[in-house]
Amino acid sequence: MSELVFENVCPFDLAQTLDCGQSFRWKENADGSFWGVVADVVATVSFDNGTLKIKSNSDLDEKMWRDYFDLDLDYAKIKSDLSKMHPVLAEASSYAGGIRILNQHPFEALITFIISQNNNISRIKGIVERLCENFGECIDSQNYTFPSAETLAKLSVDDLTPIRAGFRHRYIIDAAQKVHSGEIDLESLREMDYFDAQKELMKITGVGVKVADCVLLYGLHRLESFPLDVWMKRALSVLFEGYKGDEFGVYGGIAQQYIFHYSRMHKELFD
DNA sequence: ACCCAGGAAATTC
DNA sequence: GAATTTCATGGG
Repeated sequence: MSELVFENVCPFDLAQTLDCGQSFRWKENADGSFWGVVADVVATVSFDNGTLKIKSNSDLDEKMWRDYFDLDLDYAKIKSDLSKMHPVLAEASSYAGGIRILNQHPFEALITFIISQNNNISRIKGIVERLCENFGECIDSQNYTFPSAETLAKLSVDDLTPIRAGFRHRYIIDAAQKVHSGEIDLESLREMDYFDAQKELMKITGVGVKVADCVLLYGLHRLESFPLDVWMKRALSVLFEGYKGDEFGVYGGIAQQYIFHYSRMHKELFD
């Protein structure tokens, strides 16, 4: 049993961060803590009064978890700067300001956001769970790793039938093959010119601008990314008239996540 | 039964 | 080239 404790984490909200549509693998316990799998580690995460605790039966890598929850970035400063840009963004930052952009594994972000297209969040979670149960490595009775590119690259489209992702099966296989063969080097996208990185991801069948933007934001920590899904298009047209999404600068991705969560929690704004 | 979902490919105009 | 249709599945 090992435990990590991070103190004075602010601003931060566990539920906002883990259940705002950037990751699909965390589950909430009755006491407000969450459990899930990162890499090959099953962990339980809790947060109370500025203290973030991570517990596991496996060894916990302090740096890796600090990075996963993006604890070294000054979100207070970013919130303050974003709030000056637009009154509705100030409102969204205040409402959803406990969100942090996770550092998820790039391949996991790629596959989960391919699955996300024309889909709803609760069904995405089910498909991702079946993907891990069927093709990930078993850690314990109810936890599996996210399957590797190598594993998925060897499968045929029909092998994915049990995960019930429909027309996306061939996209998943294509993505896994291009990553496993080295045709696409996900790590190289961290430093690449943004539009070149987008173009690189879009070599994969089933990856367009929106999915590429999500992979860059949630998997490669390109915080300038501003994914435009149906929610964000609605939010911009109703709440940010005249904005296209490229107005929020180097931390636009954080602004996007504040607006996305704020909008999903205030559906009545779009009747 | 109906409409929609953190879209993108395929087809048609 | 731009607009429309199709894709597979199931949540609400």
